[in-house]
Amino acid sequence: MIKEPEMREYNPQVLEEKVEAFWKENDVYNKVKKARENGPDYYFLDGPPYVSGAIHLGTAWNKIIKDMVIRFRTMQGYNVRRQPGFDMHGLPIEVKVEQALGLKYKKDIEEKVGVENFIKKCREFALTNLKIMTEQFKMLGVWMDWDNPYMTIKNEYIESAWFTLKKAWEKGLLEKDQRVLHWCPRCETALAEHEVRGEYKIREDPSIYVKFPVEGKENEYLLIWTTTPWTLPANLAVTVHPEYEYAKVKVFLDGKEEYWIIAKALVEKVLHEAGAKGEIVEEFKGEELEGIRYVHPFLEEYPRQKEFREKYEWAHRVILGEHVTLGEGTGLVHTAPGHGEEDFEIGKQYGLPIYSPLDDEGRYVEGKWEGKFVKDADPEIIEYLKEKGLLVKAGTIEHKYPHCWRCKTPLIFRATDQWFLKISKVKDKIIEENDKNVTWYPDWVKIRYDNGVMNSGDWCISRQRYWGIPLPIWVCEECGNIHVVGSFDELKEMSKEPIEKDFHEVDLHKPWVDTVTLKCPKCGGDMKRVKDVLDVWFDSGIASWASLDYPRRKDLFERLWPADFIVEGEDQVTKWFYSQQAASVVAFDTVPYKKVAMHGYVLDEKGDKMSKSLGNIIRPEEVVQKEGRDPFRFYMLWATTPWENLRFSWKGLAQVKRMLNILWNVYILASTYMSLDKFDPTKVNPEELPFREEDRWILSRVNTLIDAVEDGIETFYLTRATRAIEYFVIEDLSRWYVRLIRKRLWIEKDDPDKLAAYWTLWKVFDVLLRLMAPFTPYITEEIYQNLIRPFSGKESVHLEDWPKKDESWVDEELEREMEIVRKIVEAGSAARQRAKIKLRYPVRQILIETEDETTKKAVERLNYLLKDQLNAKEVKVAKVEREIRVKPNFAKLGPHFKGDAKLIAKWIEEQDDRELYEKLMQGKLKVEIEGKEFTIEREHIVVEEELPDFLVGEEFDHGKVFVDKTLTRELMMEGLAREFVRRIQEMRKQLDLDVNDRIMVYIETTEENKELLQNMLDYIKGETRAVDVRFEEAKGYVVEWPEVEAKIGIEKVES
RNA sequence: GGGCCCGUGGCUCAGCCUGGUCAGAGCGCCCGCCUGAUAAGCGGGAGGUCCGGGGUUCGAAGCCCCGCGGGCCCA
Repeated sequence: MIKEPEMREYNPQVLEEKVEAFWKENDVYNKVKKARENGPDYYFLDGPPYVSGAIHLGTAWNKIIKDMVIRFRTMQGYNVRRQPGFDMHGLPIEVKVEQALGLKYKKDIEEKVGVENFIKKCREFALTNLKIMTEQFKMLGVWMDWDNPYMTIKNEYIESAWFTLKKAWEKGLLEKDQRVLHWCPRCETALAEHEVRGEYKIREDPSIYVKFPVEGKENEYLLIWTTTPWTLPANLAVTVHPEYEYAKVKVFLDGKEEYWIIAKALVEKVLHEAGAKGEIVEEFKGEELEGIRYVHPFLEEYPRQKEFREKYEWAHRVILGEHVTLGEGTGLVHTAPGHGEEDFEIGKQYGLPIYSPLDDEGRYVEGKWEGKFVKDADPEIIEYLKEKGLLVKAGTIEHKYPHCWRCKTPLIFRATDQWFLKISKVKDKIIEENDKNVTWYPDWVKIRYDNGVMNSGDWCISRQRYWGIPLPIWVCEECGNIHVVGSFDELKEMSKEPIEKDFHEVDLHKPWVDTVTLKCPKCGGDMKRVKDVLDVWFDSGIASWASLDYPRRKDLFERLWPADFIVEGEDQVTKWFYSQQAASVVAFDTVPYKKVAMHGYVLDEKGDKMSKSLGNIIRPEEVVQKEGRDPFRFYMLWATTPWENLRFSWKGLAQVKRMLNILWNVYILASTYMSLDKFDPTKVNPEELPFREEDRWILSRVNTLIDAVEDGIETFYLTRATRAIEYFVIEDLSRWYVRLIRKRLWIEKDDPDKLAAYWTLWKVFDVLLRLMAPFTPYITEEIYQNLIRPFSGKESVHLEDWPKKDESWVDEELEREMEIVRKIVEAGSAARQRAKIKLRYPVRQILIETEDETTKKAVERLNYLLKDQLNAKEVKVAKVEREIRVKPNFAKLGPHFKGDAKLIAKWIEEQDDRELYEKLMQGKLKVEIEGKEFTIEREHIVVEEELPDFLVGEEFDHGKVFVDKTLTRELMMEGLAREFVRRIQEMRKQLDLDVNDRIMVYIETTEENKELLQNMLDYIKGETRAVDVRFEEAKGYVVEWPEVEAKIGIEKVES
C-alpha cells in the first residue's frame, strides 16, 4: 500500500542517508549485480585515478559519468563489469614518502632507510590513499566493486606488465637505446615526454653570446648564443641552416676590430644587444659554411675534447641542420649532442660522439668544473669565458623551462641509456586499428587523437627509481645476453637458486626481484636484472588486460576483452587513451577498447581553474554536504555538454535541486491522495479507465521521453538526456499535468475519473523513476519504495529494467495539440493580464484566430481544457474583423525572386494595405514593376492588425488569442465568489483544519457584495465544506480582508 | 609555431550539421498572479553589436576565409 510520506519536504541529505542505510541493510548493490549475472557482458573499464589522496570536482565528475553509464547499462540488462582501478606506483608517491622520511638525496633511500623499508612505506602510502579515495567515491553514490579494485601494485598486475614486455621483446619492439632525455637531478631519473608536458615554468636563466674562434683566421669568430652555459664543455659542433643567408660582419668593439659570422637577418639585433657597431663585409649561404673548423673554447680544460677533435672528423666544425631558426640567438646554434634532442639527432648524422660528462645528480665528472653541479657552474663558466676574451655579452632571460613535475627542480637534458618501446614501428597499426574498431565521443576527438599518435615518438619506459613495476630484463654478466622474463613461473624456472616461495608469498617489487639471479641460457653465466622500474604510464596502459589478471587468468580476458567503454578527461587523449592503444598494439596487434568518450575540466564559476593559489577550490564533500548527492550528480550531467569545460556554479546546482524539489512535491501530492484512497494500481484495469486527453497526453510524453533520454546517453549528449528530464518534470508533469488534474483529485470515493488520473500519475512515476535512477539514484529509490515497490515485486528501483517505449501510448498528434493549447493558455493569460482581469474572474469568451489545422483541431478536441485553464465561458476559433497593415515577407520573397526581392518588397510597401491584402486573399497577383513582370502571392506578405476595443489580443505560435473583456453581472458574481472561497480556504489552512472538517462561515461585507454573493452560496459552501454561510457578525476565527471589503469568520462544526 | 574544441542578453547554456518567422530557455532583476504540492508554485516585462572583420548568398548566429580571446594537446 502507498503510505502517507514521512518527509513532507525534500531534504536530500536526510533522504540520502536513509537510502544508503536501506541499501546497506538489504545488500541491494549485490542483489543488483546478481540479478544481471546472466545478462550479456559489458566490460566497462575504469581509468585508474592516481592515489594522490584526495579527489576533486573533476575526479567526481568523471566517476559520476561512469556511474550513470554503469547503472544505465545494468538496467538495460547487461552484466556490467564495474571494477574500479587505482594507479598506485610512481614518482609522486616516492617524493611524498621521501619528504615524510626527511630524505634529501636519492641515495639516501638505499643508504639511510633501505630499499625494502622505502618500498614498504610507498605501499602503505598508496593503500592509505586508496582507502580515502574509495570513501570519497562511495560518498557520491558510485556503485562499483569497491571491495575488489584493480591495483597496479599487485603481483598479478606486475606479471601482466612482464607478459606485455616479453611480447614486445619477442616482436623486436623493446630496445635499449641511448637518447637525450629530460633528467631530474634531484630524483635522479629520466622523465618521459608526457611527464614534462605542462611543466614548463617561467624561469630566469643566463643569456650569453660567445665567440668561437675560427681556426686559422685572425680575429674571425663564429658567434653563438646559449641560455645553458653549462653545456658548453660538451659542445661538439655549431649548426647553421643550409638555406639561410649568413654574413661576415666587421665589428668595432671596445676600440678593437674583428669579424663575426652571424645570420644576416639577425645582424642588426645582435650588434645592438652586444652594444657594438659593424658592417657586413661578406655574405654567403649557410651551406657554404659547412666544415669550417673552430677552436673549442674549453679545449684545454676538457681533455676529452682534444681527443674528440682528433678522432672525429666533424668535431668542432660547422654542420648543417634544418632545425635552426632565426627567432632567437645568432642563427648559429651551439650543438652538444649529449645535452639536446635536436643536437643529438644532428650529431648522429655527422657521426659525432654523445658526450655528457655528468653524473646522475647533475655534477661534472671531469674537467675544470669536476664535482660541481652544472647549474651552479653557469656563473663560473661565464666568468671564465670573459677572462678568455670569448664572451661577447652576458645577460639574463626569462623563458619557459621544464621542471620536474613532482619536486619542481629544473630539469636538464642528458644522454643516457634507456629502454624504449619502438612505437615508431607500430604507429600506423595503431591508427589503422583505431580507425577500424573504435568509436569516439564526440567524433572529432579522433582527429585530435590521430594527430597525437602521428606526433609521438618511441616510448621511453625505464625509470631509475624504486616504486614501480620492475623491468623484467636480465642481462648476462658474462656474455651480455639479454633475457626478458614474462611470468613468475618463468622466473622460477630460470633462477640460479631455487625459489621456494609461491607467487603470493613474494613481492615482485624491488628489492626482492633484484635478489634473483638467472642462469644464462646461452653461456650459463649469471644474469642480473636491469635496475630500472617502469614508467607509471605503462601501468595504466595495460589496465584492460592487467585488471583481468591476464595472462595468469585466461577466462575473463577471453570473455570480456576488449573493453566496451571508457571515459576520461580531455588531457587523457594523448595519455591514457594513447598509452592503452600503444601497449595493446604491441601486445595484441589491436586496440583494447571499443567506445571512448572524453569529458572536459571543471572550472570555477568565472571560468578559472580551481587552484590553491586562487583559493577557489570547491571540494566534492562540500557540495554533497550543502546540496546533496542527487542534485550534485544531476547537475554535473546537466550543466554542460560533457566534452566542454564545466563551470561549476552553485546557482546552477540550486536550479537542479529545485527541479528535484518539484519532483518531490509532485510525489508528495500523488502519494498523499493515493494513500488516503488506498489506491492500488494493480486493482484497476487501465483498459476500462475513462482516460481524459491530458492523461493520454502525459502518458504519450513520458513514453517519448524514454527515447530522448536513451538517445542522449547513447550518443554521449548527456545534457540532452538530463535536460529532457528536467523539462518533463517541470513543464509537463508539474506545471501542466498536475495543474490540469488537480480538481479531479478532489473527487470523492472511487470515481473512475479520479482513478484514471491516479493510474496515469502512477504510471508516469513508474517510467520516470526508472529513467532517472542512473542520474539520481537516491530520490528515485525513496519514491520508488513507497509508490512502486508495493506493486512491482522488486526490492529496489535499481533492480528494475530500463523502460521500453510503449508505442500504444504514443500520440504525436496529441502532443502537438497539447503544446499548442499550452501556448494558447500562455498567450491568453498574458492577454488577461493586460486587460487586468484576474484569473478568478471568468471571461465571456476567448477567440482563437488561426490558419493552422492542428490548432483548430486542438481547440476543438481540448476545448474543455482551454475553458478551464483560461476561466472562460467559451473558447472558439473565429475571425476577428480589424484594420490591417501589410508588410513584405522577406523569408518567402528571397527564395522566390532572388535578386529582385528587394524591388518587390519596396513595391509591396507602397501599396494600399487592405486592397493588396484582399487581392492576395483572392489569389495570385500579376504585376509589372520597373518593366519586369512578377507574380505575387499571399505568402509573400505578412499582415499586422488593429483590434476592436473590447478585445485584448496576444500572439502565439500559430495565430492570435483574443480575450473578450466584457464583464457581465454573472461573471462578476462568479469571480467574487471565488475571491471569498480563496480567503476562506486560506483561513481553514491557518486553523490547520483537516481536509474533511466542516465549518460555519460568517461574512460581514458591503451591500453590493452581499447581493452579488447571494446566488453563489451553494458554490461557496461546496468549495469550502461549509454547513452554512451567513451574512452576520463574524465570529470564531475572524480575519479582515480589505481587498474585498469584508470581515470573515469561520468556526469548526463538530459532526 | 601546429592540431582539435569553445566564444550567443548580467550569469549558465540551447540553436549551428540540414542558412529564411521579431535569436530561445533557466537563473538574476522588475511587475503581477495563484493558493489544501504551500518557508512552494505560476504568468508577464525589461535586457542581446549572436567575439571582430571580410566573403558566399536575394538572405548568415548558422556556410567559407582572416583575425582576437579562452581551453586541451603537441612542437
